[in-house]
Amino acid sequence: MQIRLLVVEDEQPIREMLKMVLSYQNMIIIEAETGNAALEILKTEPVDLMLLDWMLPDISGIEIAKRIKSNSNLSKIPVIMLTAKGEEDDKIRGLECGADDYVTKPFSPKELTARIKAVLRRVNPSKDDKEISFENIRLDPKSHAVTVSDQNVKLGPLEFKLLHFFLTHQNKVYSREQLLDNVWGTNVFVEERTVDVHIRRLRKAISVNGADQFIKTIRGAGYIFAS
Amino acid sequence: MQIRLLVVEDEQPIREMLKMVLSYQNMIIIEAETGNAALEILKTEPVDLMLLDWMLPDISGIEIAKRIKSNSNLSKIPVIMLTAKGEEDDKIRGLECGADDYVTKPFSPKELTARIKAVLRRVNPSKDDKEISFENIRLDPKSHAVTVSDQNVKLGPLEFKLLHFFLTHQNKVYSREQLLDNVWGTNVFVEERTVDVHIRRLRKAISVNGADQFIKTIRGAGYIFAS
DNA sequence: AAATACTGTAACAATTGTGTAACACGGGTA
DNA sequence: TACCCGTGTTACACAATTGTTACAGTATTT
Repeated sequence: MQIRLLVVEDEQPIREMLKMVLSYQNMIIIEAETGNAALEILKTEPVDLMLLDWMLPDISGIEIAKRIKSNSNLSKIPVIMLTAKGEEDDKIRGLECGADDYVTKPFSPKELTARIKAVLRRVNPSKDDKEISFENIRLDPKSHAVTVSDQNVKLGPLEFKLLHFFLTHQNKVYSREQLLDNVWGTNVFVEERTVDVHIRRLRKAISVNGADQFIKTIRGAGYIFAS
Repeated sequence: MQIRLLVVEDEQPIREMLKMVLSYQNMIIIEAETGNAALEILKTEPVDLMLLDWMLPDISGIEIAKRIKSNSNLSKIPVIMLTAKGEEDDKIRGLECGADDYVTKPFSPKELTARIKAVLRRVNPSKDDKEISFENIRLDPKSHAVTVSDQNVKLGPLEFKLLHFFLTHQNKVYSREQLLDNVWGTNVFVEERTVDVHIRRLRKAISVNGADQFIKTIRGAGYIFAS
């Protein structure tokens, strides 16, 4: 899944650097130069995590963090503070503003991405790895195992994700575009017809004897998983 | 249950901070300003976990960690190193002295408590020093001995930890990242591909005649230990 | 029925992931 | 010092997965 990252930083070169580093990690970067701009963005854009500079031209980073954490709507957005070297001592005192982690400049790309991922992991503890079964199909996310009529079935990563998606989203038609968004991930550029091919592969894999019973084609609309 | 925490740190403000943060988490804080003081305390007080500053006036943190880890009485006390930013590179090596994790200053309270709990969870499962056996593999954490089909097998420290982790976490896929977190320790910056190499080494070590039966690759997801 | 639009399918190409060996490096030790 | 050991990194080969395309087939419209 793509991570949407709001970077609040007034110095343009640092923003550039962050953008390069983080987009390379397949994250979506939303930029804000000032605290007010950041607060505006938060009103409209979904954000998974904030990188917040300590020193900003208008509202200080710590003030923004406080406001976010006291806004019940936003309080669950994790915040990583960027602090310059030497400001450290103040920062230790400021820890109570609710930031989830700190990174001091200069930082290595590896460290930054590691911390981002660590924070997201800490905040977002494992969600759905519960076994799902439906008719003769059983799928266990933990072990990545799929059985059809108790026969082990080998699926490629995408087929696995696709089946998982269908099992958790039954009885609703999904267009090729929606499937691309949900299974492939947003902003990947693949032909819609590619979906057909993977549907075909998945159908083949979960069919009992040449006949798949569950994935139905809705001509002109997309596909639906139903019994 | 109350956790008894020994904090070894010479700077008073940081000790204060730690005390506030950690006692808020319902932990009992025992303080030591110097390495010698810490070693004295360890002789008499029961301690569940140590927070050890890297730089101390007398004995260095790494030296203390080593002594503890080589003292059979104390070696099971987990140690978290506190390192100042910039000393990092050397510190990464510090994990090899036996520390279970390290945290760089400045750190957020959340991060610190999360790490403490993680380490305790990782170390504590009382079965931690119970012998584990599975099929033809036997592993004794106490003596660090591993046998495969009753043949002694020599494993490096990391391979040992990796095997131990797999034996205690079977039938679930772990990504390279998760394995790094759980086996190498959080926030060590190591390439993910390094995991592959160690998997390879471990596979080789526990294979009976060229064939490893248990560590399976789940393409695109990670590795799983299962029969 | 013909034309059109949409989907199924196979074959191929491109991309990506993994296994593996070789090497580099640092710490400890003889 | 030189050597050994454990670890991390990298490059390359190979294998698996995925994307694209063309064509065949089927439904829908005119």
